[in-house]
Amino acid sequence: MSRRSPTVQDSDLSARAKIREAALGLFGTSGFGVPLRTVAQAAGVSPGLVIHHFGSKDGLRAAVDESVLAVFLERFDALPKDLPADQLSRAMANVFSDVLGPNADIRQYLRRCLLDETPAGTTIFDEMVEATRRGLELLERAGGIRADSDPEWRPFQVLSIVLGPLLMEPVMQRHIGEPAYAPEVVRRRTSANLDVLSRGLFVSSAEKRG
Amino acid sequence: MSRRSPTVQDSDLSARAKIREAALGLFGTSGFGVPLRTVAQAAGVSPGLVIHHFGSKDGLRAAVDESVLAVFLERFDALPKDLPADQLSRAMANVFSDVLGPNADIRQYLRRCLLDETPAGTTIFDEMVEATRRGLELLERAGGIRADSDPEWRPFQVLSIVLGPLLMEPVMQRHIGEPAYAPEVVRRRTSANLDVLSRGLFVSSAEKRG
DNA sequence: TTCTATATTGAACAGTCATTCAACCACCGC
DNA sequence: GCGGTGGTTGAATGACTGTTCAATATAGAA
Repeated sequence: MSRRSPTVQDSDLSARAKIREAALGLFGTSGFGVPLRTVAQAAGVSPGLVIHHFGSKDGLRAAVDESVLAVFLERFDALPKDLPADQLSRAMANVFSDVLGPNADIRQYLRRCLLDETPAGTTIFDEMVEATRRGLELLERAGGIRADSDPEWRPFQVLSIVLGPLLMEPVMQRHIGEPAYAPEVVRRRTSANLDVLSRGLFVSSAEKRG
Repeated sequence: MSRRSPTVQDSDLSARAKIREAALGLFGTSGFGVPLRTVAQAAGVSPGLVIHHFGSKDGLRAAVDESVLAVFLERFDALPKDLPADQLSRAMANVFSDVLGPNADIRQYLRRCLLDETPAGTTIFDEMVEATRRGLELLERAGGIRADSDPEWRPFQVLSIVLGPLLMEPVMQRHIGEPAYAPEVVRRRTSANLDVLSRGLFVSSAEKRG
């Protein structure tokens, strides 16, 4: 029952991890303003222990940031380097749905990273932009993308459609009857998104006039 | 030099408005955690006056919320009720670009509304969803939308593409050289977005095989 | 066992916060 | 002039915050 595998950090076993996960949830739902005492209570430890393990409240935030970042980098690095273009984009989409889908805390924390602009938060989103751009370039070379599409905005358009539900989850929740990240809801939405990205939404003027 | 026009609220003339606008900017950039003293100083008044005018810090937040909400509702209500479908969707898009484009404070404040879920904030986004849904239905009846598109996700897909740059503005800023909401940048992006919504991004499989 | 290092506690401290309040000022009707 | 009403101030207050620290518990090494 000792340590099992040094997945993320060494000596990240019990209390330290409990504090970090409690902070992930509370920072996500209530923002960085939550009292350290509240985090400590949620983790079942004393306030002093939080400082002992993370040095300061900012240190705790940095640790939470890095743990979230690590989840994504780990998954990105695990992707096979030589996938054909269409499989690569699908594999990357799977990383997001696998990580985000079952983990509401990470979704909410990421949403907050958009505002607070901590180093790890910016890294996560910058990686997303660059990964999307690279994926689209691969796809373009394979002939999978319209030649007259705008390379400047393409990555952001794809990211907007993929990340939109993440950022607007509370809004979406109020308008659809079911949890926005329930597995089969994600499946339906992903399918609809792929459809829009493939064929558009509006009837093109050429089609209309012809 | 007395009151000019009762645009938003009565008796909303000088100090009260200055405090409200200072709070809009500071809450947007630094979050609701900014000290009341800082807001007062930015508005050039004493801390006590803020309480005198708004009752409490939460009262100030509510006032800011309502003022932002009012800007949008005012513009939505001003839209002609009997526009043809394609002009309606364009008119609504113009409301966003007109209000959001020149006003960085409102953009940042809206971004924060997405998280903090204040009443007015949820109203703004709910109105956006419903307005988009109505616009799409009108457009569909006019034959402007692909019949096989998914009515459940359509409004969110459009909103994601339109609002994505708003929510990801800091991310976008780091990847394109220029301000994400400079007028001609908005023009280019809007054009690219319309293109994606009209024709899609990927080469459809039918087109690929045929 | 004893020693040592680490984990853990909770009371105490110093700072900051929103809020209160008594006073002051400016203007307007009389 | 005079009274008063409302805008405005800034010091005082009490609650809450992150952090410190001396004390205690725990566990492994010698």
